[in-house]
Amino acid sequence: MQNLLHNLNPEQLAAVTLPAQPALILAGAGSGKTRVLTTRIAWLIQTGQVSPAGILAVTFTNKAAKEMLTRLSAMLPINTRGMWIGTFHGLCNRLLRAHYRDAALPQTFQILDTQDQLSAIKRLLKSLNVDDEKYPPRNLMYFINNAKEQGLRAQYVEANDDYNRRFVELYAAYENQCQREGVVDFAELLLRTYELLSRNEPLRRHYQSRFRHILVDEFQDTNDLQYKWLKLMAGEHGAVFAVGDDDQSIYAFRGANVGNMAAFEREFHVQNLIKLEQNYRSHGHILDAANVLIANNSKRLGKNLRTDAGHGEPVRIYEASSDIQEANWVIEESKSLIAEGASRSEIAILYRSNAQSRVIEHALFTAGIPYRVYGGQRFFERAEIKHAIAYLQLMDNPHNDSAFLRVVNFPTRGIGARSIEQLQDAARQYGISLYAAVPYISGKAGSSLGAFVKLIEGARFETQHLSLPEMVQIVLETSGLIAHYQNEKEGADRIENLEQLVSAATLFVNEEGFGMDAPALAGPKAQTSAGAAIVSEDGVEIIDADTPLNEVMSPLSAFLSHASLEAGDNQAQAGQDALQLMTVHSAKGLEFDAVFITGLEEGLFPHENSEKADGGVEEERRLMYVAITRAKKRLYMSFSQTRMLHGQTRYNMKSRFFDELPEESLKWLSPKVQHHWFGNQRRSAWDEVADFEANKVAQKFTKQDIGWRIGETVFHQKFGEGVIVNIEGGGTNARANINFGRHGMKLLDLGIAKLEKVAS
DNA sequence: TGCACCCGGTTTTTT
DNA sequence: ACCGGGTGCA
Repeated sequence: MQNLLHNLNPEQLAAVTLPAQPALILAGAGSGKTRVLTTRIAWLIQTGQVSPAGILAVTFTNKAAKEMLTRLSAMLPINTRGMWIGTFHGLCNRLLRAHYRDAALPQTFQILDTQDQLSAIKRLLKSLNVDDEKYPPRNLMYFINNAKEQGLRAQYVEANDDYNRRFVELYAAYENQCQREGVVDFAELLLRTYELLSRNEPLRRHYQSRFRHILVDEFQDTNDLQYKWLKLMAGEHGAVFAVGDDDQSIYAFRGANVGNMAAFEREFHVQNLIKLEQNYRSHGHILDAANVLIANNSKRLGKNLRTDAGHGEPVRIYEASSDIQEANWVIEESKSLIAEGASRSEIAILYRSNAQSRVIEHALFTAGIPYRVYGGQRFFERAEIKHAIAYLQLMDNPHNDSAFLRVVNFPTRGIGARSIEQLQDAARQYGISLYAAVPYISGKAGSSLGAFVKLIEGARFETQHLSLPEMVQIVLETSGLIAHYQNEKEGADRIENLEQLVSAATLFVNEEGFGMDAPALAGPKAQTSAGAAIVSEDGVEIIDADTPLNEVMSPLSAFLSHASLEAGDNQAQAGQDALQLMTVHSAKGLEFDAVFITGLEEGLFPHENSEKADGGVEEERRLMYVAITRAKKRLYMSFSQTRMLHGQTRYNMKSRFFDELPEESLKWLSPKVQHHWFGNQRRSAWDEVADFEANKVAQKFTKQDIGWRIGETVFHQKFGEGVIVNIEGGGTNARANINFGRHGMKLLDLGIAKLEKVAS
């Protein structure tokens, strides 16, 4: 135990060894948050305060859960498999599998990812003849997910007008459809579990008394339902150990409620609030920049990071004339960093929105520098993988109409829209699934549909004794997917991905302890197995928390859950020593020796849409705080005078965040310019754009008339070289904004100033 | 059945 | 500027 606790600083030690009571840990960026969480778990177990089965640890991402497990198994000589460490959704899935009957779900219920949910909604609207212009599927999806995240079923959603009443009706219809098909969406996993535990007292008591210690990571990211879920799980006596950082709350747009931190403190009567403010990541100037910036936010729980690392280098700031030039500068700087011995993977290029990566990628490609872009399509989201998964889903649960429709005619087998319509009519008439409706279809359509059903059933029969990887391999062949992509020009990559699905299945059965030989379709033993079940004092049969996954699910069901809940990596150039490109959001939780934050312009960062949202700019500032605190040793920030966006050139002002940084920690690589100042009046970027638009015609004229154009490099006797940023007026009144670099921005009368052309 | 064209949208993202 | 989805034609 001495080992476990030594090397912790006083605050960390205090947090790790808190008594079994609700606790809130405000963990700043780079303060050893994960270390505290895992050490707390290890300490609780090692001191005999709780058995591994008494621990419930919740994270948001699979990556975080995996990280926790890895660190724990390094600390403790125990098997971590029985521990309940996972994402909200993963844990809910596990609970619902064990208690599917009480939750009123089929044993083989399947999980819809966002894509699946949207297509299920589109299908619903079509079947109800709803105008999808008036009720856009996407909006309905937001509406439904939003309601579920408030814990509301359709009958409890308040609607004050006809339009919203229709949404509520459609929400109810969607629920019916899902129930009929035996599928649940992500929000449903949470809500269904919440309802199960609220309704079923013996079950609730069982888990409440089992999980004496509940630990929550990234608590600031919880939504309202997740918070209620935690409250229910904790009951009266559960010791909830919540770790979070209100300054890093950047997911309000997807329902996260940072107010849950204050609510937790109040409602759980938190006596133990500990701030982790010692930062082990960044040098002083970087940390100062972060602290001073975030102090501009009003609603904070209050926290200031400190470091022993010394000031280090100042934050370098660069003003580019264009997005292209900005990208080239980033690459030049990266090159010299690499030349000085930096590893490419320790350099990150961050941006606010994905669209900004293109210019940077282009420049990197041209320069021949390897790079990796985060956030592309994930493995299980690829179309060919979704197709293969749909076949497997039908073998597991033939009533999943989404899966049916996805592959009934893929690869094509002569089942067109006409046949499908006929089938859908029959299914609606009898209130059954498409699969079950096939026997009611006669004629040519009936026989081709019948052949499809035979294909699925044949595959089931053929693979009933086979392991999961063997089953996947056979399905790839009998479905005709492999043959289909073999005939396709660009099909080689897709076939490779399909082969990888077999590897993924192999990896899965090994990691989840199913055993390589376990038949994929073998029914779970749970709920009949005397060994696994326990009986509570109320006589209710309860599957124990230690019940292994392979006793509550077949390998196939488990694998399908896995495919929905863990979309997999985007494998692009993984493992290579490459520059790291990503949005600021994706950078959360990561750290790099050197970080570039690019595109720091008004309208982009802070994003223009954030102005409209309540507290939007504060969230942007937190986002900037996250970006800054990713850097260990060196931090660059850049902005550009012009940028291509949506096919149009925009002239943005530099970000207001520059005004919120401590000057003494900054080093301006290009001189600070009086950007967009007219006399004493500071004009917004949008005024500039308006002027620009209004003067477009005049500019065209001036271009021919006086021979100057925007973007052109000119030479001036006194100011030296400069770049024309804007031209206004025409003829003899024409004036130009010219950026003379270290002499600043000047507004010159083109008729008076003596400018010379400079070849560029 | 598949390709060509048009239209609309375009901040951030995990499960 | 670019992508994805939907429609219409060969």
